[in-house]
Amino acid sequence: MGIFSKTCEYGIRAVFFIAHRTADGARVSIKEIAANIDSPEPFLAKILQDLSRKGIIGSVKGPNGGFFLDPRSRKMPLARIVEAIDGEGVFTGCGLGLEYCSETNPCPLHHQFKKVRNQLTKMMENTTIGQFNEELHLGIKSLKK
Amino acid sequence: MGIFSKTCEYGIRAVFFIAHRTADGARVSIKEIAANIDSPEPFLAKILQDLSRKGIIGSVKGPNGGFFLDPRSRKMPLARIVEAIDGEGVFTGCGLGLEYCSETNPCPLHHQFKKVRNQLTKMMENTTIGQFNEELHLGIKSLKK
DNA sequence: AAATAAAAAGACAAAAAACTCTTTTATTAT
DNA sequence: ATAATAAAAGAGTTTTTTGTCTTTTTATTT
Repeated sequence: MGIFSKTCEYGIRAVFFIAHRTADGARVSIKEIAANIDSPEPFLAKILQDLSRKGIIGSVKGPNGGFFLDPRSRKMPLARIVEAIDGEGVFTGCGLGLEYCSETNPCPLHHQFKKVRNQLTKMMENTTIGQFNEELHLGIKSLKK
Repeated sequence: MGIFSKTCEYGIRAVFFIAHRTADGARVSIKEIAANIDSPEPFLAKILQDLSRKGIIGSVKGPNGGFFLDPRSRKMPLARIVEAIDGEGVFTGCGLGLEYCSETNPCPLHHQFKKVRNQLTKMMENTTIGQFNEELHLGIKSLKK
């Protein structure tokens, strides 16, 4: 497994795809999202339900319904998705899984690990959800396996 | 969950403790290791068996037996433990879990993510197993929760 | 050689993550 | 109003991770 959970990987890819696909104000169905990011459809549905409940993505039921992103969400950093799905542990937790570990009471690896963690945080805070629309639109990058 | 699996966290903590505790050539039993790193003893046994099979730590059965680290292993980078337990995916895998993603065919997040991954790799390659002996010996740092 | 101490191995058990299926609810178009 | 469409919700199942227990093997000490 990578740094993020599988659920989170699907979530990020889905949100990237929704951002790309609904830039013109359209909505996109789970079916289409799932097909375009290579994810199991019913499982993805759960993830998107959750992100919708948490206000990160929008959803409308019925014909012509589907998922979408409002302009505010497009400017949202990637970190918000990760926090919503995996929790903030990736950005704050100890590398050795120690509860006591903190700046004032660090574990042996704390200072080394902190640097990496902080860089990850900075990267995820500075990358926005809508940032890759053009590359995706031009077909340069893909979200499929 | 953090960047590494629980298994891996236990593994790193255990190896740090073995390094610290057997610096004088002694051996240390699972019981003692488990007590000092707050880990379930039988589960830790499995992890150490694996690390022993892979030649990262040494083990001797019978009275006065136990686990130990030879001088070569003390100079080994932390990355070897992580690779042995979690695989090298943490150091090489795509942030979005995409198989195709590589330097020549990057995913949208590839270049941003690569920097973080490379810093993690560098950190884990430059940190050695035996590096924290003194701090641990002085009781400044702990491996318990 | 016998007793003992400690790891190795194997077979289980529980919990969490990943994934599926079915039913319900809301919206829109006709 | 009704039919069609698409998400929401709920109730599973499977797989992986995490953790336990028992027996076997090996080395050491006496």
